[in-house]
Amino acid sequence: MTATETQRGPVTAEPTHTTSVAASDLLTVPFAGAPIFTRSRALRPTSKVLPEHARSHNRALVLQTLYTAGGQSRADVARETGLTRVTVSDLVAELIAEGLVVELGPREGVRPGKPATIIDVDRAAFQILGLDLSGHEVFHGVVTALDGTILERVSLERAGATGEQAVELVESIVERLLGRATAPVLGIGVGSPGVVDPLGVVRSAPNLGWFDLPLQARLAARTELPVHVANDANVAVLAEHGATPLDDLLLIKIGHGVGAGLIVGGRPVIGGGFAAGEIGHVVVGTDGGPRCACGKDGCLEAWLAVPRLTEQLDSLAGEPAAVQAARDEILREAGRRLGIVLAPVVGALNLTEVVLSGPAELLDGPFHDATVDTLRQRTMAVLNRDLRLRMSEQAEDVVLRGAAVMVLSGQLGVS
Amino acid sequence: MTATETQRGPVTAEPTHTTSVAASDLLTVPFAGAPIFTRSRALRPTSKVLPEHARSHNRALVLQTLYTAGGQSRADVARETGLTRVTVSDLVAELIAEGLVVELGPREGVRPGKPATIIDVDRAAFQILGLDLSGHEVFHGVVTALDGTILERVSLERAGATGEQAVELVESIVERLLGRATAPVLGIGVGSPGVVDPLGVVRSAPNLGWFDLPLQARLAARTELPVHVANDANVAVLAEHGATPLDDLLLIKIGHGVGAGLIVGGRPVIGGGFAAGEIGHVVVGTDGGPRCACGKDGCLEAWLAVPRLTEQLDSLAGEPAAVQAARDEILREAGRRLGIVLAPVVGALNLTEVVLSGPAELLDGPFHDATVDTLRQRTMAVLNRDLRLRMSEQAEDVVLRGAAVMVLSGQLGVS
DNA sequence: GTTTGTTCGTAATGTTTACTAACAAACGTG
DNA sequence: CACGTTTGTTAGTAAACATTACGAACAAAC
Repeated sequence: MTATETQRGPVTAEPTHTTSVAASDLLTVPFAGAPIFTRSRALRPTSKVLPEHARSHNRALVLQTLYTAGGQSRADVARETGLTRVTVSDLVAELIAEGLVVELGPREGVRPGKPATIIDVDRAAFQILGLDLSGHEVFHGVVTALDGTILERVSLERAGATGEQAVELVESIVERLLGRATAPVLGIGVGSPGVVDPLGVVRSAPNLGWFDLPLQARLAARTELPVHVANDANVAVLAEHGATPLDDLLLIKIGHGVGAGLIVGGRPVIGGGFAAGEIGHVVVGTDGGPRCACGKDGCLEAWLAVPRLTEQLDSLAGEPAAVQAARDEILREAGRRLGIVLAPVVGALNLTEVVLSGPAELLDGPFHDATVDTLRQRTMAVLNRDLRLRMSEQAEDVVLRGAAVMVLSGQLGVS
Repeated sequence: MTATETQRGPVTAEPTHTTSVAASDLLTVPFAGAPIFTRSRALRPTSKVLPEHARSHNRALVLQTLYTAGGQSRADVARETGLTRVTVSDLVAELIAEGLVVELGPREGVRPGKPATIIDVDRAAFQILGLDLSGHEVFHGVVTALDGTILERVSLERAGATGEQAVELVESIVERLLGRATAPVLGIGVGSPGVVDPLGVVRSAPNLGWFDLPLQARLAARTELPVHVANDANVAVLAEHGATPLDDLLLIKIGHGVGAGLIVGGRPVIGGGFAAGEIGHVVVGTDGGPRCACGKDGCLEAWLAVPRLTEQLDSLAGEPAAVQAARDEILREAGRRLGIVLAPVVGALNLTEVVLSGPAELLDGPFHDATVDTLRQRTMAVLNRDLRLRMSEQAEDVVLRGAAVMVLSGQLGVS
């Protein structure tokens, strides 16, 4: 872990905040003259907070404000964040010194008062590497700008590589991407299949023959850059969260396998065994189903993984209209199955937004509609009136973009 | 909202922290000489943090430390929290001034050095009111000490009261509890059926005829005390979380209806429509099932609400051994149904601990075993090796104790 | 009995942080 | 041109925690 050697000061968890709704749920009582401390419904503080942590938080807040609505003045930022102009100026000076923020000159247009100096995140100051290892045939990598714009692409055929060979493939992609980067690299984000723990150790990715592989540490040692590794679906949901910053979001990623990424209360869900989202081998319904590679009957993956769907569709023949009808029914049935599995999750978490990621030609028609219908039929109507199920807007690049978001969030506290 | 008028200073959300595992997932990079801010995987800072917020947090940390492992010296607390002895002394002085902490004299036993002064949370300094409105026949209320010990009980027959009448019943319980309290009351916690928003407005509780009822505000206005209202199952899970402080916890509350309370990543799940845990009307399986009051077939509640189970069991007659066998099969079938619904939730969240709350005579035998078996059969074996399903240890008092925890957590940041 | 080393709690001081107050600069308006 | 407005900065203040230092109290060893 070379990268960790370079850390400054004690490494402590950073504070986060609850939503504004929860925040308003606060009462203070001057009981018996004793002002009693009040806080939101967050449980058990677990570590101390120093002034410098507070500053870090406020710094990230300023950066976030500029990131989401760039091209503002310091005074604008002050109004939006609630910090004073003085404090904002101070934080911005620090950000400018680090090259993350730039002054863009005076504001256009005519207004009374001293003209404002527009500042913005320098989206060209740093670049990010994003890797997607979830492809069965190909590993993808990109160089992005700070705003997630994809600048360069590198894809390498996996050619069945597993174990150490697959790691070397990853390292090779990283090397090539680094070669193509035209600005300092902020960090490397990797979306890997399988179970990945918070330290970036791939606990288990059978397809790649990886078990307890310290991928994060290896890449960090080799590049001396910050590296973040997480499960591909968990990474993908970050990309969608970046687009629609809701508090709760479920992304279903359908490809060679089926996985999910989940954000609850504005925070990614990891899972007790770091395997949150691994729903591919949950059994669907009570009427059997296709035999799965894992040995069980009726696993979600056995129902609707892409190979299974295409196989079914390819076997169709005959009258075009009849083929079309059969095709629709196959997809509808798969969509229903997804709805059956999701219903308890949507109900238990009271989710409002579910995103589908995968081949649009398979998912964006009868499949999608059947999933929605099934979800509505199987959950409480009143509660899920405003449930939305939509296709991912990022198409093939969800994981890549999510990997960039992961780095952005991890390094700068911004997304 | 009389209570809110008395609040001191700006009310802002308090910082919380991620787990120690996630905290270690931090890297800092002195890239190009620029120390880049680093934080955990929490997204989007939403509000500023002032020094006083940091102090509040640390104050709660000290209190929490004393609460969970009381009878320590200031130096002990300093070591455990990472704060210095000086800071701890300062915070403790504040807590002592407010009556929350007391000195208990010098430590027993022989050790070198100056003998420590033992301090502890004064568990008798304040009391808490807890209310459970989830009973179909009876509303329960208790007075508890700060540690959750139940000191007094008040129960009133509901006698079918709904709407305003039911509210008056609640107010009556509160009045009586206040009369029996023998110490200043820290606050009032209420577990209500139905959908409750974070401001304590009961959005919808059909059984009680409550719709958009601002219960929290009404009780706060009447008592001038801090009041916290939440869904009964969501409250109940707090009680269990108090007992086993895991990061993820699911509680299934089976009574007249079926509901769930969920803690993910150490924080209670609210849900986009404030209806998290409302799984009673999720359809189970794909083979129909009993007709539910809501009109659907095979709702979870139709399968395993207590009235439905007892009705089935009561109808049994004949040979004792045969009755016993039939009884076991009925319970097993119900348990299986619960397992079917929970499997996707357990899988998606990678839960390690699920708690059953309800009549032990129904749930603690074949029902429990069938649920576990079904869960294991329907989820990925490897991932859920260490899944535990256990009965609640709090029996009838889960909601009441949880209500107390809610107040404790909301007012003092402790649980 | 004395010395030594340890531990506890407190004082005093310094650093960091963000706030308030005040102000100069730059601009439109009457 | 005087005046009000807005911006960004400077100066000073208050809060919070760390560091350093110290007296008090005790155990253990001599």
